[in-house]
Amino acid sequence: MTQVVTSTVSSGPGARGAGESRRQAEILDRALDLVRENGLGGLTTKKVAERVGFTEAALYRHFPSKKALILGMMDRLEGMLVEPIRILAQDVSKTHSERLESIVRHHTMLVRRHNSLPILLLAEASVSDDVELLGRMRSIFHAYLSVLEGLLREGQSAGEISEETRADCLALMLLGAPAALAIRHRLLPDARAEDRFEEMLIPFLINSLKEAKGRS
Amino acid sequence: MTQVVTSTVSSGPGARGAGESRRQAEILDRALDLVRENGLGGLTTKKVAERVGFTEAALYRHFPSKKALILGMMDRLEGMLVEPIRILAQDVSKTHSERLESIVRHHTMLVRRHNSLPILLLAEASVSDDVELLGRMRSIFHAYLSVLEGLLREGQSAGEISEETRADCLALMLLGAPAALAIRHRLLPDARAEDRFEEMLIPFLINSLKEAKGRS
DNA sequence: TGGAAGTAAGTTAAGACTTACTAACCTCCA
DNA sequence: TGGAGGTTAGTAAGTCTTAACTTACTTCCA
Repeated sequence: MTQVVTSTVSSGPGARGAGESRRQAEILDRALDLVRENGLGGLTTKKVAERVGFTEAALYRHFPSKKALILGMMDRLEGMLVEPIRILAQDVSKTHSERLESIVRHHTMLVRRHNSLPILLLAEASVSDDVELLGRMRSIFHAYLSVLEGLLREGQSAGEISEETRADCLALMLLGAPAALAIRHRLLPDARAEDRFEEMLIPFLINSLKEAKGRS
Repeated sequence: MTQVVTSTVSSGPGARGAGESRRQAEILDRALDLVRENGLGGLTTKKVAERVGFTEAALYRHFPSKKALILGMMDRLEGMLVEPIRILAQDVSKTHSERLESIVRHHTMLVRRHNSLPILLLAEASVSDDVELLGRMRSIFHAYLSVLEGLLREGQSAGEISEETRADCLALMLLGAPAALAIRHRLLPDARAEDRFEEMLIPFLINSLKEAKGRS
């Protein structure tokens, strides 16, 4: 009852996330494809089964409920969004701004490669009435912002980033850029504009963090 | 068939948008309340009817379909988001950056007052498979970005805003801030953090537009 | 007195999940 | 070593609920 992704203890090599069997991993891959195409609201157990190539009932051999499937996707989101940026944040061979830049670039890459998947999951799950789902999203979102905020604060202490504006506000700004790109990517897809975003806007944002310092 | 919000030609004083009857306006108000609470995906004709205080069938006296109701809400979104900022953008008594600031403030105020309604409609409609709905969202989104971009370009010509970064990229950044605030407002509501956002981050953003000029 | 606005009670479709059954594959021991 | 018994992963055909929308009938008031 309390288990979410039932599994035969970690399992073999092909498994993606911890606690995912090979087959579960494959099903999650197909389900994530569908979310990229139609959003979380458009996800049905029937479509997932069709995409995997078996019947709806077979899906329930691998996941006890649709909710468990969605929670499995949240784990994936955490794995692709939060875990990598934690690692990027700890790379002491780079300055704080360089690390922030690589985090924003990572997020941007995810948005483009996965067709705005992060914001789709975030926005659609944010209106869910399921407390567990909502809590999971909240914790992923909070974890992401915390990494940014921590790095910004360190950069401020090191005198590398302006202390004029609070780190939590700056973190929100750094999240906003890829978020806006994601909405744009969904509604007005334009690879050229997205290239420009990466080439010009990310450096601009990172630069503005220091820039303000020279003022007053 | 092509009509969307059927109406008795413009109608009396209580009507909100053009082409909305008094009763239609009231129904849209209640429907928007529901979207604020549960998102577009959670909106059902039954809930709308209940909230208004009549039966589901009565709803169909005023809107030919649920889609027409949603398009009516899109009109409202345009009315509260795009129209006001067009006016703000034309206020020649202010500098371009002052106008940009008031636009971002207006958007932020909307997000807080309407519980992130704009991004909910945007994100959820962006995965709709209905071409008309999608087109409507696209056009609202595009209109919003165009106003920002035009203003930024004017500011650049006037030498008031740095020409180093393209206006379309900067416009996306200015959209990203309220978007990020909206997600945060949904997932981690915190009025104090939102106050700080308005007090500190908006000035920071606007300032960064000029700031970069002093470089090189 | 006729039309605008409402109701009760449907219909139809879709979506989450279940049930009963089966074929393939282990395992283990007489 | 071959077959009994168990497990895994699958199927076909349901159930049950909800959601959008309809139909036939009523009520009220200008």
